[in-house]
Amino acid sequence: MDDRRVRSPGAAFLIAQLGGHSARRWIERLAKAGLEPREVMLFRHVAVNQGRSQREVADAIGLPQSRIVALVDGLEAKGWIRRQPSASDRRTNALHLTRKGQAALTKIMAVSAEHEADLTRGLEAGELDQLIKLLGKVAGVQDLIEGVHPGFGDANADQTQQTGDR
Amino acid sequence: MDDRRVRSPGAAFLIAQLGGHSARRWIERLAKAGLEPREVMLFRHVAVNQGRSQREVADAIGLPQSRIVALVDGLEAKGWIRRQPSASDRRTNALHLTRKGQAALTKIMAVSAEHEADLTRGLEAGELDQLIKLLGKVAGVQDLIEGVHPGFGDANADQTQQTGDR
DNA sequence: TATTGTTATACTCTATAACTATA
DNA sequence: TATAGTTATAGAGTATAACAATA
Repeated sequence: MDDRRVRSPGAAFLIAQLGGHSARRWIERLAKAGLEPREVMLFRHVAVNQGRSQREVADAIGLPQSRIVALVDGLEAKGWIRRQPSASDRRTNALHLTRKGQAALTKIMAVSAEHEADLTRGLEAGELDQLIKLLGKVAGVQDLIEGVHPGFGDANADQTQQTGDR
Repeated sequence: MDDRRVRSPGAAFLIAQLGGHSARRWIERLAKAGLEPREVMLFRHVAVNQGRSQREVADAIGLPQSRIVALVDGLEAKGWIRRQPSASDRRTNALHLTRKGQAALTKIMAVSAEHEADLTRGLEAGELDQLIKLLGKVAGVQDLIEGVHPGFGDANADQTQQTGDR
């Protein structure tokens, strides 16, 4: 069996491998800081889009409404966001960041910055710029930059490695 | 709230985003060809490391032995691999590729090649080389090239997006 | 006594479908 | 009648622990 063809990495594999690694490390860092990835995902969305209803948030991040409930419960229990009952439509809750939430956001950004620095520590400044430029180019062609959210509702789309190992 | 810091992409996010995208697209392509990612993962490992026991394979790809069983059952039912009972130790099965498996492997490689071409279609040849070089450099620092297998036993380590959306 | 392959159990996560209150 | 939020249910996927055969 001619190993070479089976093992050859290629950009697609490298990206998938590194992407999985990046996501995993980021989650580890969050965990150390007592943060859960899904909460963080929703929390950041609320932070950037304050005042949206749970329904709107659910649609935006591609999660069923039913899952939002527990997530919001948790974030509210932590005191990071609050459900603001709407006066005009008493069925809806507008989600807002609290003061405590601002602090949490700062912490999350710090964690992300650490993560970024760690992941790119092997590159010089110029190389990093190059890399970001090239990745951006790929992302652009893949219609990824604009819509941004990968979807990822499918937890089983795990970062399956595509190479011959070892 | 100063959006900019919250939204800023950064290499780590870009990589995670593209990595998720790459993995997802690859899985889609496999599905079209009637292939299941987990099967393919195990199958490719067997192809490159023929004759290993189920236990060895399980350890290598970081899955519990119990999960290997059903996977091997499926691949054997397809006629791609076979359980070769060991003469020296009658507890173990050595896993081998069949002739039919060779053909399947060819098909899988074709799918992967298509995927590679599609993902990198936005780049010129020189840029692609550059990208691979830079990614390789990052991967090297992250101790990823050598051990290769990302682990990924945790299906919940989904490629959680790390950005402010939209 | 330890180990390989296997099966069974118990648990987590998830989407889907009811349900209520408002509109 | 339709929609927002919520709760309940039922299914898939998983690891862990038991099990039988062999070492």
